Amino acid sequence: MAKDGKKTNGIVTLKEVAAALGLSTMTVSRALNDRPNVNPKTKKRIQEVAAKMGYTPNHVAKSLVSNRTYTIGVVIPEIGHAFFPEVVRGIDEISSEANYQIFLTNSSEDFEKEKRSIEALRAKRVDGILVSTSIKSTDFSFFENLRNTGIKIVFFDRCIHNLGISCIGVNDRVASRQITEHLIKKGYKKIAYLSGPPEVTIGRERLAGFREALSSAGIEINENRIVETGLTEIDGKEAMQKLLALPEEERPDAVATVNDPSALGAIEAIKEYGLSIPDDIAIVGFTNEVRASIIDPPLTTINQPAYDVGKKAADKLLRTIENENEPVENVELVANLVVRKSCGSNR
Amino acid sequence: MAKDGKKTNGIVTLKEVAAALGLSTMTVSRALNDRPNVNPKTKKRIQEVAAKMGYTPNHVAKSLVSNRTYTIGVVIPEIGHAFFPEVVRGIDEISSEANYQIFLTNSSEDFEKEKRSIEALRAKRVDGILVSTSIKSTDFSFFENLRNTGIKIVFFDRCIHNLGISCIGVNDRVASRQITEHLIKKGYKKIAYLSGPPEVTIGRERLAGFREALSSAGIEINENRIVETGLTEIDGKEAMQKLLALPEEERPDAVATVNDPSALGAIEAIKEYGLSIPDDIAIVGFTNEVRASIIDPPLTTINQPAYDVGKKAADKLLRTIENENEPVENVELVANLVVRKSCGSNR
DNA sequence: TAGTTTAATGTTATCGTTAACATTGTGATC
DNA sequence: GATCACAATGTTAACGATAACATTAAACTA
Repeated sequence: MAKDGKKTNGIVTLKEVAAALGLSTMTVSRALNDRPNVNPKTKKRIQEVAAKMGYTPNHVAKSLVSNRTYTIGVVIPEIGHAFFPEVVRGIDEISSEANYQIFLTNSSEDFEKEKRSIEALRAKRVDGILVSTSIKSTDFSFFENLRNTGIKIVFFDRCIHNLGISCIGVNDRVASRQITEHLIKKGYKKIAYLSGPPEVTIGRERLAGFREALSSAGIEINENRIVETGLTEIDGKEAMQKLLALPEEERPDAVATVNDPSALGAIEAIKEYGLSIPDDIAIVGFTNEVRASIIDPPLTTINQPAYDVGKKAADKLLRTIENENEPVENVELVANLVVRKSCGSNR
Repeated sequence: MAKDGKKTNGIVTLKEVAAALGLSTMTVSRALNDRPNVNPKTKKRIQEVAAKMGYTPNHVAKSLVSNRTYTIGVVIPEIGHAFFPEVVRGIDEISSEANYQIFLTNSSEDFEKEKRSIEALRAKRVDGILVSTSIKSTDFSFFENLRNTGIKIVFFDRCIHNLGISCIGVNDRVASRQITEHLIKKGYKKIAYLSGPPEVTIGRERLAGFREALSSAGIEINENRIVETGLTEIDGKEAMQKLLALPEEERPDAVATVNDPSALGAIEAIKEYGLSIPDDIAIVGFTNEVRASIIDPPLTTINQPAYDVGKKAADKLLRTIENENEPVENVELVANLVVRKSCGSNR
């Protein structure tokens, strides 16, 4: 218990510091926040006593007054996907520099959980939210309503367009086209595609890039060789097994994929089937996650600048928060081709 | 602007809902929080109007009253290390179920940043903090003082003991001994060790386990073969290069390492040097991160249940928060040996 | 010296919500 | 019908801090 009669739950308040000094809370507040009009000697005395008493400012109370929490919410579809921790590292880099804290929530690709998280973040009055949508986030009106509440939002990697919300992504379509063209240049003709879910931008854009590459090379698109699947290794493996089950003449000589995990799953399927990569089937990914350079054979892929996406997204959100008329923007960072062995040498 | 003269910053308050209904804020508060003594009809009316007006409870104000934020801080040394995202996934799993939000902060192995983050978390009045210390966290008194402030803390993975703070880790020493004994059983005699920094528990414990295994097998420990290094791939690679530079007869025939990243770095060094694994030099890791099963040759390692560590740590912290006399505990989850090819077959 | 400025400090109201106590009204009990 | 019990609602103060205005005292000006 406290030595005097006052309430104490262990946490020292401004009022207690003021009482100990025989000053008003206002003077103490001014001194500890480096405001003008405090006698330097008084200020020093206040700082010393506050430190001695172990005073920590109560940001909850500050937030109530200022209507600002210096907190941003980050909604991620799956922290287990190697891409996202790097994004988070970028976000943390920028936001911690600006003295913001980040609330991290993992939706596990579950739209309901995503919505609940966002509600909770709103209740906690975050100054803004960074969102990468789950593959189940099909109800655009939710985000439209959210935007209408006035809360600051920035999408990253997986965006919903035309909602008046900024998006920080990569040039998915162009990069996907580029890596497919790389396969075409190598001489592959029967190119298959493991497509991601059409519900997310990255699924649609990358598939579109793939189609563009084939079309403009005058290669007829065999729809049987386009398999729609998820974003995980297991999804990729299963999809590849379907392709391997095609009749001999339909079977692809090369496979492009929506991301590295599905490529890794596909590689497993091909190996298990007893075919060799790239000699029997070439394969390319999209992400350049940690395993890409290590797998046998090393995976040709698109390097997605995850860390930069995080930094840019956080930067954009902070600007949007602090600047009344920050424009809505659609930023595409450059994802570039990384050629390794899985796509084979020239035929 | 609002239709009436009242202030409006876009966010609807209890008071505004009450005014719209001609009721007191207290009744509205009771209705929206499912408290007793509200006429069911009134309650329904209130809920409808609140929903129509887009009311969201202000948790900041609630926190000020209740002295609880339903928020926990998570301090991680490096989110880029594949182990930690899995831990975070476990933490999120438990805390989101209990309706807590998590503040994620990444110290980047920088003790100063770690301290600043913790101060910020305290200011934001988190209900508790989960900490995995940075390798530079040598000033124990900081955590001692922190504990004395009464804030609830739980360490995970990298702990500081004897401070009266719970720790959720794995049986580092025993597991390290076990994997070393596995090498001994295979017939290796000149076993080297890439040791982590002695500043962190995992560094000390795993080294101790290594020494125990050699001692109790009657193998003399050659201190030249124990290289103290960091926890990253680059560290592991550099350390391995030192070992490879030893005179022929001192050079190890097997290497145990503090973690998978350093083992992966070491593998790179060995390959670059032109030796083969495991024939010339066997190697084992510790973590079982995503790359361990994929590297060539697949890495024999210790499987650390990262997800479970996260779940257990979050669970322990929530108990500590919600239960006045929750005991201080030192939990060691079981990390088990995963045998793959990098340690060779029996000699 | 009186009047004016300004630095230093204090007082009051407020942020949005809830706890604690106060009031009103309605139906049950005798 | 008076009394009581209790359900339904209201009022006031508080959480910890700050903005805005108020006061005091010292310092300067004419």
